[in-house]
Amino acid sequence: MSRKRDDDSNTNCAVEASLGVIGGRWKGVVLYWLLKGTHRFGELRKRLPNCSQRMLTLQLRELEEDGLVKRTVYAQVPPRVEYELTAFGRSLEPVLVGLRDWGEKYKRRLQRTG
Amino acid sequence: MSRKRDDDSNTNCAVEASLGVIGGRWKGVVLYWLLKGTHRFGELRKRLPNCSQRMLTLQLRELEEDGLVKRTVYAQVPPRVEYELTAFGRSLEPVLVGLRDWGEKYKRRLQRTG
DNA sequence: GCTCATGGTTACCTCTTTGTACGTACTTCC
DNA sequence: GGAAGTACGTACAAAGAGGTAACCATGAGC
Repeated sequence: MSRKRDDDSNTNCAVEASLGVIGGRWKGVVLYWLLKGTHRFGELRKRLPNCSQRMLTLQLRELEEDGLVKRTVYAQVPPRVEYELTAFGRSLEPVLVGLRDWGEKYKRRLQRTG
Repeated sequence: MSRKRDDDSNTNCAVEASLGVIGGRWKGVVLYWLLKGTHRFGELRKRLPNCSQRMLTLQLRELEEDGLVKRTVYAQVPPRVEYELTAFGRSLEPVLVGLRDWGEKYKRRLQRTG
């Protein structure tokens, strides 16, 4: 999605506003895993093998900016950084579940129709 | 969203699969209006003043390919083309409503926090 | 004093997406 | 005969997204 993140036109339509927040290339999956609990950076990397380190960092930063994710840095060496959903982030759960369920339907449909 | 439309990695995660379908720059809004009923091409253009004609065409074509939208051409001059949701497209309604409602929440939050 | 692990950052380059601008077909209206 | 209306298509350029690879800091263990 080439959707400039501070574009006014996003916020005109509430659907677009939501998609602007969760529509990033890897955000859906990240949120999906964070719904299941707190994860360290490295753990998320293992969950998203196709996502480069740079992209994961960027997506997490944006989610943090949007108030969906809380980032906690522990003063240790080697560093330890944990990511978890905020209350606001958890309010996305029904939406994500809806997206997941519909996605399953879509995938089944793809298989039928080739 | 730079999300290649026939990328396998989309279909691994059902959430990503959904976002791959509705995540296009204007698809959310288009679907939102089509939920309210059949629209001609020109009518949709008026609903999406920030979307160029070319983009609207492209987004509608992709939605058609994905089986969400039905395109009907009437053999008239000047041409008349109508777009409406398929049954499968209408099955997205609860998801879109969820996205819209969450989007409203997000927008209110933005106003509060500046 | 060298290496490893963790969670980054940065520069550079490529590919995709989107925008702008213009062309098209056909008919009706003036 | 020239403009307007409708729903496109196409070419070119700009912007944005994403990948790769290299670098950084630091303390523990050898």
